[in-house]
Amino acid sequence: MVQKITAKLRGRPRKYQTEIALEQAMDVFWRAGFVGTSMDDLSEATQMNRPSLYHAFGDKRQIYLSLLDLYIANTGSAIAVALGPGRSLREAMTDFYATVLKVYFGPTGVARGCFLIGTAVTEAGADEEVRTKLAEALNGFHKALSVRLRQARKQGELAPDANVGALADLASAVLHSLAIRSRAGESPESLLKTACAAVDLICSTAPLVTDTDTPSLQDSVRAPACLRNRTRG
Amino acid sequence: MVQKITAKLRGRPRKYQTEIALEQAMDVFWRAGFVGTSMDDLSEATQMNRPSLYHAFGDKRQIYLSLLDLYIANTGSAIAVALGPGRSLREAMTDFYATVLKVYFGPTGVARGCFLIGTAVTEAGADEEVRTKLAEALNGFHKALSVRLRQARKQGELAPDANVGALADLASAVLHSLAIRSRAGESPESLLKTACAAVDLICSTAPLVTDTDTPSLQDSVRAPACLRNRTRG
DNA sequence: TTGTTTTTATACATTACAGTATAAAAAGCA
DNA sequence: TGCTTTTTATACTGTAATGTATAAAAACAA
Repeated sequence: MVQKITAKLRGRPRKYQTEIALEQAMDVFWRAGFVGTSMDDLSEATQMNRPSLYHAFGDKRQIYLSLLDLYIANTGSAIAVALGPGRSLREAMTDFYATVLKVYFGPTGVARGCFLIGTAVTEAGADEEVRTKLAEALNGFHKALSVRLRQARKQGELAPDANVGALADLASAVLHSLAIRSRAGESPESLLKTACAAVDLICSTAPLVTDTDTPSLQDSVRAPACLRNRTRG
Repeated sequence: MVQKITAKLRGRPRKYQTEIALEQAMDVFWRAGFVGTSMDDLSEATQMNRPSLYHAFGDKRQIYLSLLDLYIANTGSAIAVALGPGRSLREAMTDFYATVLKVYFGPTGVARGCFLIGTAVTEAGADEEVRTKLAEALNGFHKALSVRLRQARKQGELAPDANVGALADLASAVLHSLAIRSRAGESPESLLKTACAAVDLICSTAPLVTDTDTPSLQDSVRAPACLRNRTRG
């Protein structure tokens, strides 16, 4: 599929590298959104002139849709790794949120949020294809969480009667919240705190008490400890 | 503050009504976002010509910022009513989510999401004032939830050691999730289901077991019943 | 009636943007 | 050295958008 780098091509050599150019284009869209980005902006960011851009990647909408696909695929892969086998549910979920937070704050630490939620949610109001892509992507992430949670239940990390659907809804909601709040300028520390609390809650749907504490009757049929303050009487 | 309607003003009478025009302008921004809306679009929607628009409300950004304020104020009021006194925490929280869902699907039932999250989240990447407004509004909603939850704890609807901060984070996260998912095209029924599960979870942080069930030891220090399936063994 | 005030309506100038045509450059190939 | 291929670079056209200038209209007041 991928063009062989060593293969000498006929015409004038390209000045740009496809992957780098796409990354630079994504940065622009990420910051300003789809409508807020002009072909001139993309041209400046990629150091490609407009005709080259059109020739290489198509018009603005085509470029944006390609980048959406790319982002969804990359994020999906990263999520799959985080939720992958060989670790406990708690480790997996913690890594899951840490991974997306790393994306939301980028390599330079600038709060930019989620590319999908930060740009496609607005565009979804006017562009049906974007709305469909957005819905499918959100559904995909939700599904990944759902699968992992169901697996955890099957493997005994969650109670046999754990409501995987509700847990996945919750995990997704926290994801969405992190995307929005990071773009609104909140600190990564504050967001990590929310994420950790969510992980605690989800993992508190445990099958059995494993520690030496003998829980009092008062604790029964109550919310998990993570939703309570640490300072006990 | 409000101009007296009966007071006869000097010049040529206006063809538009301020409130209606602003509402029509908001509809356009709501659908297409800030950058995706032109003054001509606003002109067409409000039936005002461009010079009248500039004269009455200022330029596009001023109009948008005014509408953001208006939306935040209106939503804040509606939320305050839902979370107001004279009802249980469960009723309040249920009404809270029902109220925002009513806004997200509008009077016509068209999925449009949250005006703030649907338009300002994207704009926040390029406009610092929008980002600040967004952050303040999100914080305001979070605060309203936080206050209500703290009050519930004080009045014995929640356990004395309930972690109000974590509960409010969770409630906010679900709010954000509803905003995004509704704009992505999900059905109100599906979203209401998520909201109800969240209400169940939050209200499960109850102070004591009140029903006649004697919870088994196995249920202790576990997640609340709402995160479990109804079909028990 | 005549003037004042405020809004509406039309028209204009300027800029920004999209998309493409055309020429030049840089490589391989015969 | 030409010829072909592919990309770069410049220039051009048409459209859309912004913001404002100017004139006309519709009310009240003296």
